[in-house]
Amino acid sequence: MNIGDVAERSGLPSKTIRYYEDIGFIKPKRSPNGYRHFEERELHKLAFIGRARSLGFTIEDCRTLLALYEDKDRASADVKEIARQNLKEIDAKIADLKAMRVTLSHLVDECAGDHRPDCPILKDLGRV
Amino acid sequence: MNIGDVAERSGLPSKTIRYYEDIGFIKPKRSPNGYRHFEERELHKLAFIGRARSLGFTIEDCRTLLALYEDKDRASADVKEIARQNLKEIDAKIADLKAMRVTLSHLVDECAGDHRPDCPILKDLGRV
DNA sequence: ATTGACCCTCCACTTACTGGAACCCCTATG
DNA sequence: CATAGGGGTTCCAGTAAGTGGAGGGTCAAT
Repeated sequence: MNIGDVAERSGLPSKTIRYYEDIGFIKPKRSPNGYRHFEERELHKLAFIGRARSLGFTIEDCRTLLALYEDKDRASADVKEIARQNLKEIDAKIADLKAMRVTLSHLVDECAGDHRPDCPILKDLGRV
Repeated sequence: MNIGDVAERSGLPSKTIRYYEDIGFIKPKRSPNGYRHFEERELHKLAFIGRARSLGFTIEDCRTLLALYEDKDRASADVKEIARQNLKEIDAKIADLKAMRVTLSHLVDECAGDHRPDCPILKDLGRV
């Protein structure tokens, strides 16, 4: 596969894929003409990184997750602990988002069209 | 209040508060000695921005949300629509995080300690 | 008078890309 | 055979949203 095919199948822009090569995530072979040549294996790695990145994991997190993904000895307590930590972070993010959701939907449902200057929802939003 | 008090009460670093002044979120008065002098009002705005930023809203989103927060005519359909759009984005993020959560917790629960080379969870992780 | 905790500005660096310029390669068509 | 298009390549610059540090002023207390 050339980079364009990988871009399409992974959902990542070609630019990003080149960047991921720069920072050492993948090491595609080169065709005689200098084009990058990708195996399925690289495609899977890229798709995985793409999923993790879109969920707010940093590149460093992705390195860890990839190690988890690739480590043949993934039974180790270390690796399990890393995954558990990531789960905790996900849960915290979900909780935060739900709280924000409540606030915003109150704002939408209860404040709209109301011109009172002392709207309790607005007070809540800016509380310290 | 000086910047340090605001930092403590809002949970934002002083650096970030100065940056938020640079980009026009707040316009604190200056004391004769050149120190920034903050009102409660600024503190509330900063706390609000901090909450929104921590949930993944961009600075531009924050400008919109602040407009919502401050607009005396917030009954307008435009403003409501913006808030609804933000709600949709929050819901999408929650859904994505939940999906990632499922994947990761499978990895933790079912793959650990198992050395089979064809682990179905790992296959799932890298699917395209 | 000096110490320590604050505050100031300005500049550089960071992360994770993204855009653009300038150029090469491959295939198809007039 | 030329040339047009749609790939691909490198490299350099810029973005968002801060963060770190240098170098220096201010204030309250000892």
